[in-house]
Amino acid sequence: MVPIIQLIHKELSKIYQSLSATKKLHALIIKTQLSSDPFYATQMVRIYAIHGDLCSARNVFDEGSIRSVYLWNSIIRAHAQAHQFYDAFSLFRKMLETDISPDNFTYACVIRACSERFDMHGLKLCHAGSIVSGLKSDSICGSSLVTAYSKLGLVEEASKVFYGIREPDLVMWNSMISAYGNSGFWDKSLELFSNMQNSGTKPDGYALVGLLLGLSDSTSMYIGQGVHGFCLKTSFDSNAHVGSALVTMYSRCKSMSYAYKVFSGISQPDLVTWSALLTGYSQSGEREKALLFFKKLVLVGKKPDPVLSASVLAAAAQMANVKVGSEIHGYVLRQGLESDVMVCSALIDMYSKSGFLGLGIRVFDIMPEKNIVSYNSLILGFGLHGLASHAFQMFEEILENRLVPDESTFSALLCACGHAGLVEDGKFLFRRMKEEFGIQARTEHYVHLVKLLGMNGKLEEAYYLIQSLPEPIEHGIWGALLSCCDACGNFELAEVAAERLIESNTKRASYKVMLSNMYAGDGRWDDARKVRESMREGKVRKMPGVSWI
DNA sequence: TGAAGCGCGG
Repeated sequence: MVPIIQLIHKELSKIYQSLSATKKLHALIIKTQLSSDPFYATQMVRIYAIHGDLCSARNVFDEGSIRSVYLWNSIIRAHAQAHQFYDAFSLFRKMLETDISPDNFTYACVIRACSERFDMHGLKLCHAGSIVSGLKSDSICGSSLVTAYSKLGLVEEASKVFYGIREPDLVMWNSMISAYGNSGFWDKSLELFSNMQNSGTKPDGYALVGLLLGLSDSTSMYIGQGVHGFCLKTSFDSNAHVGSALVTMYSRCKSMSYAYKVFSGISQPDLVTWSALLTGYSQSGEREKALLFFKKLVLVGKKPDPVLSASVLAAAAQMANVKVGSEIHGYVLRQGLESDVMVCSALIDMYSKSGFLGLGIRVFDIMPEKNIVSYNSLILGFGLHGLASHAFQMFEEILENRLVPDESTFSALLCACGHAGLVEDGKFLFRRMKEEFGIQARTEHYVHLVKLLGMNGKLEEAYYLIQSLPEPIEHGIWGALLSCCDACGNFELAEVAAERLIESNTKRASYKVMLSNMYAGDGRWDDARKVRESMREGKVRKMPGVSWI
C-alpha cells in the first residue's frame, strides 16, 4: 500500500480525536483525490457525525462521490441519530428514487427513527417497504421492527414479526424479551427466555435486563428473586446494566434492603446504578436515605449528571423542605447544570411542592429551553396552589408553542380542577384528552376525575363512572371513591367501595383503616372491630419461595 | 476496507 494511504488508514482508526484532526484528515483525503471513493466518503460522514458536525458530513455526501449503499446509510443514520428526522426521511425518499436499493441496515435505521418520533404511519410504511425488498426474514430489520412496535405500544405487532422469523438470533430473542418486559408481560418474557435457552441460544445481559424490566411491583418479586439467582449463578450480577436493573427491580418492589444488597455487591457502581438506588429510596418514602446517598456519591468524587440531580431534587420535593431543596439547587448551580431542562423541571416541582411557587415560576421563566415536562411541572404547581386558571393558561401556551400535551399534562390539569372544584371544566378536559388528543385515560386520570366528582357532591356520578370501566379496576380508583365517601360521610357507598377493595385483595392497609375509622367515628364499634380483625388475619402472609428458572 | 439491530436511571 502507498505510504500516504497507510497514513490515512492509521488516522481513520483514531476517529475519536478532535474535530480539527478530522478536518485535517479530510483535507488529506481530498488532496490525494480519494474523496470520490465511496469508502473514504462513508468514513468521513461517519466521523463527522460522531463529532456532531452534520454540516460537514452532509457536504461530504453532497460533493461528488459515487453513492454506494454504505454512503447512503451513513448519511441517513447521521441525521437520524441527531434526531433530524426530516432530513433523514427526505434522504431516504431520495434514495428510493435512485438505482441503489435500501438494504436491511437502511430499513433498521429508518424504522428506529419512526419509533423515536412516534410515527406509526411511517413505521407501517417502512415495514411494508422492507417486506417488498425481501427482508421479511431478516433479523437485523426484524429486531428493529420488534423494538419499534413495542415502543409504540403494539406488542402484538412486535410478536407477529418475531414469530415470523424461523431461527431468531440472540438480538432477536432479546428484542422480543424486552418488548414483553417493557409492556409488563413478565410471564411472556419469562416463557421466551426459557424457549431461548431450549433452542440453544445462550442468554446474555440484554436478555436478563429485558426480563427484569417487566417485574415492577411486589407481587412479582419472587420471580425477580429467581432471575437474581440466575444472575448470581451465571455471574451476570457483576454486569453494570444487569446490576442496575436488579437494583431498579428491587426498588420497584419496595424492597430496599435487597436493592442495597445488590448495590453494595457492585464493585464500581456508575451514575445509573447510584441513581437507581437513590430513586428507589426516594420513591419508597425513605427520602433521608436518598439524600444521604447523594452526599455519599458526591464524597466519593462522582459528578452527578442531570438525571441524577433531578432524582435527588424529587426526593427533596417529597420532603417539602425548601432548605434541603435550595441547597441542592446551589449544588446544581456550581455544577453548571442550571440550564438543563430536566434539572429545571425538577427544580420547579421541588419549589412548588415546598410552598415556594414563585421561585418555581422564576426557574421556569429563565430556563433557556422549555419542553412538555417543564410545562407539566409548572401546571402541577399552579394546580397544587389552587391557581387553576393559570394552569389552563399554561395549557394554552403549550398549544400555541406547538408542543404536544401528554398524559402527565392532563393529569396535572385534572388535579388542578380538583383543587379548584372545577367539575365541568374537568369533565370537558377529560373528554378532550380522549377525543382531541387521542390519549387513553390511565388510572391516575380516573383517580383525579373520581376525586373531582366525589369531593364536589357528585358521589353517585363518580360511582357510575367507575362502574362503567372494564375490569380489573385498579384499587386506587376505588380508593379514591372511598376517601371521598369518608370526607362526605357516605357509609353506604363507602361499604361498596371497601368491599371492592377487599375483593381485589390489595394488601394496602390504609383502606381498611379508613373504613374502620369511619365506623368508629359513627359509633359502630362492632363493624370497626370486624374490619380491624380482618386486618390482623390478613397480615400473616409468607412470600413463597419459587424458582422459575 | 466499510455500516448495524437489543439494555438500566427522570
